[in-house]
Amino acid sequence: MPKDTFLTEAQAQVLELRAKGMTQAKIARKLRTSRANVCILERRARENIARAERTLKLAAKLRAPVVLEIRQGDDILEVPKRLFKAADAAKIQVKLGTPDIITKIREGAGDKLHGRSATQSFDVVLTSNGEVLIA
Amino acid sequence: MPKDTFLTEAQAQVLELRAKGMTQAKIARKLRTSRANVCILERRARENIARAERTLKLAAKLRAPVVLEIRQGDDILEVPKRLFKAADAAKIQVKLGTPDIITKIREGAGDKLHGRSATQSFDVVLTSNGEVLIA
DNA sequence: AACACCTCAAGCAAAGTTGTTTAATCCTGC
DNA sequence: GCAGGATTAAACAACTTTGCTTGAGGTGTT
Repeated sequence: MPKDTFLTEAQAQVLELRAKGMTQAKIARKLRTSRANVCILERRARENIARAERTLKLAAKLRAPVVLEIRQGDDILEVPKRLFKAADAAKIQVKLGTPDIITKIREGAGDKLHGRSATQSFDVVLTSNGEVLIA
Repeated sequence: MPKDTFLTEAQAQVLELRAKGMTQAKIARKLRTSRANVCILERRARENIARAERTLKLAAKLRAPVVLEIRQGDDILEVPKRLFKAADAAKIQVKLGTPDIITKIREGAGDKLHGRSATQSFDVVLTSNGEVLIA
């Protein structure tokens, strides 16, 4: 029987108690285990959540009819134009306007930008319902 | 080295080719494996995506300051009132109005409702930024 | 009936993940 | 400078997941 999430009981418990402000040492006593173990349980829980997020992004990208590859050196102010053109060809209405697209890129790939140009390549994904994701 | 998503290379490839309308048999030839195997790769890929979705919902719930338990027999039209009250006590502004909350419940737990009453219990989650999730 | 497409179940070796330990190391605030 | 909290790295047995096979069981379309 496969479990239904990627968090184990122990991992979920640690996260929950942590969210309530409890210290790792206190949780360790409550769950009758060591501080170090609680620390690792928490870390693995957060890793699994991050991984789940990346999984859903990847899934959206794989399903997506339009994936724009932004390469190192590209000017992100040019991206909306490219996106609208590609969306048009695929007959999809983009749900965002030019400024919102730029904002979304800054939020999702800020670490891969230097001013208006890309320092590492990344993808701009258009889903079939017109949403824009950065992956 | 842990992988960065819950989809393996093979699973992602199958999903991608599938999204392009390719048949399982064709993919099998392309990846030099059997039709049945492609079928299983696809199924496991979709299972992992569903599981990732459930994982993020659980994570949101664990972090959430307010979790309302809706029990079998409860009237969903009463939920918004309860939610606003609990949100108030936790000093959180709910981002949705009464009708949108009802809609959200219908979308997320339609299978657990019969008319306006719950046939199975489920949770209404309020995140710290005022968003409402059904889990 | 034949065909194309997909699904299922059981099984298996290889690879990956889990909870746990021990002992050392890092911050941060006082 | 020390106490409290959190992190780290290496190791390990137990468990889960992976890709793959074989063979049988479904639809639906011609």
